[in-house]
Amino acid sequence: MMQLKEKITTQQLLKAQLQVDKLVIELEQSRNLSSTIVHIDMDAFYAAVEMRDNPELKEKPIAVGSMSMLSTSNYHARRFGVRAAMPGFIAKRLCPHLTIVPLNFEKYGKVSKEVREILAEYDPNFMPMGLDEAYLNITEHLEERLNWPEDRRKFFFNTESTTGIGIAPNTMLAKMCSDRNKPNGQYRISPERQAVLDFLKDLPIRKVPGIGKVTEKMLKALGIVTCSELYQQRALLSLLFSEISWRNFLDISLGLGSTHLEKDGERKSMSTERTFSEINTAEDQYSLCRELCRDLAQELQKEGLKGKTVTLKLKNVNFEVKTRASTVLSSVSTEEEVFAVAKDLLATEIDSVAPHPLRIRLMGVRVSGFLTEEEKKYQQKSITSFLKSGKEISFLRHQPQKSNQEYFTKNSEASHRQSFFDQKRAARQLDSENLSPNETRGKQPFHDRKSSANFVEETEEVTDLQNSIVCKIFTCPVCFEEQSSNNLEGLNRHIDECLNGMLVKDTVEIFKNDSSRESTPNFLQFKNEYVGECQKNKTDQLAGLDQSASVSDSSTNNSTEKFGQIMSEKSSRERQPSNLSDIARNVCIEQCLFPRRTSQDNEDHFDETEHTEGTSSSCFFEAKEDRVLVCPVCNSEQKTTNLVSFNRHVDICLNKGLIQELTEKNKFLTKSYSTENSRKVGGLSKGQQCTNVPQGTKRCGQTASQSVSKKAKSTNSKHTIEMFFK
DNA sequence: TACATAAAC
DNA sequence: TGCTGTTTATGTA
Repeated sequence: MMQLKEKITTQQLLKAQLQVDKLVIELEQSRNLSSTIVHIDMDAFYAAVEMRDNPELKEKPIAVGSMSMLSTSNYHARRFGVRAAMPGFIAKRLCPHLTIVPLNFEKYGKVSKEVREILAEYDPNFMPMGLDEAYLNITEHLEERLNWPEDRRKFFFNTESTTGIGIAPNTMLAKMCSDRNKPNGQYRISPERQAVLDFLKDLPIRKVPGIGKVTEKMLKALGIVTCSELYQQRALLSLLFSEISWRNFLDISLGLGSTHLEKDGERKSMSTERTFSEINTAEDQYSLCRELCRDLAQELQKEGLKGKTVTLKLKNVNFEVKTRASTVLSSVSTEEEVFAVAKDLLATEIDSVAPHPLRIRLMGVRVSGFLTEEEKKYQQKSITSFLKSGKEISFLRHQPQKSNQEYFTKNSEASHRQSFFDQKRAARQLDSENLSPNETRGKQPFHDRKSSANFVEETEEVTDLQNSIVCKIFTCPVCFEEQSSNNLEGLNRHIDECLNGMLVKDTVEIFKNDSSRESTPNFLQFKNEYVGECQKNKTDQLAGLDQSASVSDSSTNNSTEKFGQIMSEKSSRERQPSNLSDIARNVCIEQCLFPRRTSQDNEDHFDETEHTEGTSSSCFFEAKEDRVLVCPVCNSEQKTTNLVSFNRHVDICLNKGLIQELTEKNKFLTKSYSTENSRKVGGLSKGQQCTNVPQGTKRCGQTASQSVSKKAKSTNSKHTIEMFFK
């Protein structure tokens, strides 16, 4: 970052200054001082509760936690330097008389609840932040209170209480206020611009929520320690940091923050992790992994959640943290399902250090990518009505003869390292060959089946660590053969293959000159993508076009309506889907009709730098011969050597039609970046230190500067900004 | 654009 | 030198 800073010219800086200052005018105009936000922070909460219950501790230095980690300490202990997030054994060295009280979350929860009941009287929609903090919006309460009789309005508070109360026009300021007169005090910033700026003037940036030690250090290197310095360096920051980061810095230095309390959204992930003394045998690691999966599965099921991504977290004995994630097609929630994914990730990690042991001190499992309500419905429907579930059989798994490591290593090579395509090819090859004796033996616990090759992968699952597993028999909705499988993943794979087979028959008709069903790589690729798209889009479609909804602008409803309109017009104008490939083609068309980002969007954002071609990077397959494909949109014949160019043609065709329709109804697909979330942002990753404004940021930057300039044109842009922090 | 990973908070 | 959860940046396909 320092190197980058050296290269910045005076001219660049001046230009940045102008742009940022235009934005400052806008931000000033939208400053909202009409809300009264309170932040309540209970001082040394756990320690306070422990002292309440055991008054003997009141005069002693105490901390709550364990020898390995302290959660908090009382003010006596703090004089010795004993702090939260400090290992207990170090605290003991600092303060040998320290009393360490073990954590009792149940108790703190109860006390917290008592407090929350009181807070709710002032703001029923208050936002608790953990057990010991809360934000309240008391704007309405204050209005009502004006009508209360004198005796009710007066309140005498107990000076013994230890609570920091911050009162300010927004959440960021309120939080910083509650820190001001700690312990046991309150501080208020009156709702005037000058009061806000006075408060910030000499405030160290480290006091700002979201600015931690890393950001503090980075800014210090630029000579920025206080909020006024943060403001002074705004132009430089806009050149060195990402859009989100510098916008956040600007909000901070102007004292802008959220003026309403947002409700917590849907949960996005759930995880569990454990720290222990070194574990270095694969066997212990796998059983630990299973244990974590069991705990997590229990919690997932409590909340009725199923997720598609499983993440394994490992911390080695050198405290280096690694995460490894895998996303599966069917969502997981049970111990078996989560473990099936997690164990593969673990196997890969054990492999990667072999022949040395993997030496870890922490392991964690996380599930994310939860299904939306719509997806849940669809899933449920497809399972109950689509698949005819047969009898359930339970059987004992045989114990692996070899070490777990060897087994899982083998397993990982078989299924994890191969791409989806490779796995399919391998399965096909196996189909035409005889099974090796080894594999046949592995299949013993299953039924004797004719089409046994489909179960190679499931067979490997059988040699699992634990003993029993439930195996279900399903009837495949495509080939109507009974399929036994211990997880839906395996069954889905079978259905995929079956569908592919069907689709080949169907799709062949698209290829006029293609009479054979040869498995050239590009043909198979096309096939796989086709089916993948088909399945993916089916879900999207049923989810009420959730993805376009996530664009979150007011036109979303329009676009859904429009979608229905276009589709009904299309289907009546063209033809009813009559077979699998028709359905697949239609959903592909739907996808093309609603691209995540249209070329129009790009044009909306002016940019001084050159636009690169919007097409994705090329990935050509070697074609054996030219093919003539019929475009499903314009019906013209397209001569092509590869499917990429054909797809491009279809894309262009579809976009043409779409854009025509869109321009009439006007820009309902135009997406504008919301900057609302940027206020919450604090984290800056390592890569940012030497970034010259990354691509992702550029797009935001364009939008932001554009909106500034548009507005600035209509307002008085000659207005100078020399009004802050003099 | 989606995903995986790492890092910050 | 803990645990849980969210967000951002970035590289890659």
